[in-house]
Amino acid sequence: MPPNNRSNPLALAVLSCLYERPMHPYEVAQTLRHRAKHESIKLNYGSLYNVVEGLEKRGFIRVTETVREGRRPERTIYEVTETGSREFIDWLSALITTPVKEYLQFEAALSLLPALPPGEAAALLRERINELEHRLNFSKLTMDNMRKAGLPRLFGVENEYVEALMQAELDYVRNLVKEIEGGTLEGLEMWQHWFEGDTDKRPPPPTPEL
Amino acid sequence: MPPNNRSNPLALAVLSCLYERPMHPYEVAQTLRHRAKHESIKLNYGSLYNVVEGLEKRGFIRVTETVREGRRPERTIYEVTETGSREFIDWLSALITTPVKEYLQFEAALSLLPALPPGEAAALLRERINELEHRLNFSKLTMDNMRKAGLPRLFGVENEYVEALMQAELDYVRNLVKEIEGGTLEGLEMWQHWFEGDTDKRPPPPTPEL
DNA sequence: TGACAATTACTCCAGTCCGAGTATTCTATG
DNA sequence: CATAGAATACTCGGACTGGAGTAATTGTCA
Repeated sequence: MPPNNRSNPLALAVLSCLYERPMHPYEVAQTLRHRAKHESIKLNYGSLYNVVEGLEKRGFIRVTETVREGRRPERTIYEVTETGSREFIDWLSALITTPVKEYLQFEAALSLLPALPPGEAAALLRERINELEHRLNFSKLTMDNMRKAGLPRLFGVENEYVEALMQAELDYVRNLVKEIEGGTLEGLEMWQHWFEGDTDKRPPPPTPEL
Repeated sequence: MPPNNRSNPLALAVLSCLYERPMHPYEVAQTLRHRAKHESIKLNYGSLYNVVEGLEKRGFIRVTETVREGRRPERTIYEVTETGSREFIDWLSALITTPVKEYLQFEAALSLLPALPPGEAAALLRERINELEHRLNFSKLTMDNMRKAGLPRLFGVENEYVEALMQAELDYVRNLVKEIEGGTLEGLEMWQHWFEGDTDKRPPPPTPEL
């Protein structure tokens, strides 16, 4: 099994660069950095060279030439193949049409929330609200600057998307805090009782299902 | 460096189970499954046993006993330690207060969207809208059933959260399609021109920045 | 001009993750 | 009652990730 079966989006990003013109891996990295793609796609050197190797093994890219300038380390230049181009378009299309389940850390945390006493939980959630507000503001300022620098919105859609998600999270958390503190969250009483007698600070065993 | 420095949320889930009572790893897995936590926290056996080993090495859990029933494979039962309990609460609290940057596949895809011709992109996004609508509906039905089965909302907050994100994504994508098809997306003309002359289907080099 | 930092272009490898595989026991069905 | 399938309880190896390390070159500022 050649490595890299559409698991790491970095491979997609590499294809996207080579789809424009042949490059050596380090130049791919620079390009992605300059275009701020590394904020949407995790990029580090170990993975990069690994992914490139994988793409080569699967026939999606091939070596054009290896050159040496002065006594700099050798640079291996790659180009995309015919099948590589098709893979790029197919993969990108698939990512757009079909949502994939992502395991978010906050989702995990929420699923374990009842392990904390309700008051504590509300306090922590308030902190998150603060953080989210700051980050959203910062993100919006950054976007404004990009626009002012002449970059059309088209090239910022991924940021707009992330902002939309942040806003939704903010709304949800704000409401959750209100429901905990206002006592309107279904199951709250049970939750509170669990931490009343300090018999043993064990969290409630949420009833199984299915 | 002992493995597992708060990178894998599965370790948090393991702690949460042992925080209730001692168990063997397989029972941890069963418990998480029955409580549907595996929908919020990626769970597979390789990782599970790895993570347990890591937690033991770091002193967060310890072996209570190993028993053998009949000729079944041996079961190693673990319990959480004092420092383990503290780690659990600290880690969970940190996840709640501080958002972490997640690299979403769709975010990656959006950042490469200009590689596709605008009409194509809009069509693919429409497909996603359809998928999202179906999944949202399904999720809502599932939640309804859980509620009807007597599970209070408190134990479904992680699903409510995910639904909120899906709804936000749906709204964003709907609007994006409208802007592409209505011609109001800034940068659209450049995008269209790029694919007009079928000179060479190369995507536009998005202007670098910073 | 000399020295210190940043950049270029990788390599290396210790973790980590993942999923197929294994071997036994319970369970349901004709 | 026999047998297929699910459940129990893991093991193992290969793939993948991430980040420190390397070694030369170019910029930079006193």
